[in-house]
Amino acid sequence: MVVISQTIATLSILRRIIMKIETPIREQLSKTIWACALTPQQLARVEVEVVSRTIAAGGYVCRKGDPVTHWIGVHEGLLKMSSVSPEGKTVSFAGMANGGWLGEGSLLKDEPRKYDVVALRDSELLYMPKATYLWLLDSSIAFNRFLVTQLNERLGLFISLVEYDRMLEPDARVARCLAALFNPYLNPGIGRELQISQEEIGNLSGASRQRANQALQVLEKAGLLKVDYGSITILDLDGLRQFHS
DNA sequence: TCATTAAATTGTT
DNA sequence: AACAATTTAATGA
Repeated sequence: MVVISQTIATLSILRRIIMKIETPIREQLSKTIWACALTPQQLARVEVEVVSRTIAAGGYVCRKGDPVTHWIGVHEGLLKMSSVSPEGKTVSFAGMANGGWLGEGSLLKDEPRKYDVVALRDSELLYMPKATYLWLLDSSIAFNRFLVTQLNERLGLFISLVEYDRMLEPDARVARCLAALFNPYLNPGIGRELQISQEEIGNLSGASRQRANQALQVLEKAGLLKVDYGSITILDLDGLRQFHS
């Protein structure tokens, strides 16, 4: 009896492993909002054409000026979108995390990449070919609706950047970066809590680790988030968006 | 399960 | 950038 139940248990584990190997794309896609809105036929084509790829920490996902051939999704990991100003300073706009997709603007306009994307940690990404993307655009209303919302969310992000011109204020800049990172539309897979070191936060928001540490303490005192060892928990997303000193 | 050690992260200057 | 303090993860008894 015992032997039989153990065998069954082993088999079920094996089956789970095999399933995971056979249908990783499907599982990964299930994390995204738009994939759930597609018809089975559409999803089937997407599953076939999307490929996954891992990028090691510190590696470039793409560089400014690269030709745009794919729409890129984050299955697991953390990315930073940044650009280099004419004076040679690196300016980061936003972080991308689980469930987020990037590059839709450049795909639509048929232009080279407008920014660098760097992996802050080992990340598993999904690449959707441009042809698939354009096909979805032509054939799925739901997909278009998702894109409109995503573009609108991003626009709001940039508007607020311009509106308050906070690029110079480290505390507010960290707050803004985190608010963008925890935007549930842009990064649906992210929860209220994220395992991220203060070094990564500094890297993400263009501040030194020391400065990020100070900023986090300020934000915690303001009741906007909670700082723990190796992770942070967002308490007030709106407050973070509107934070200023 | 517990103690020891190494590694990672944080707080401070 | 450097340092000490703290937390976690890994290892082996």
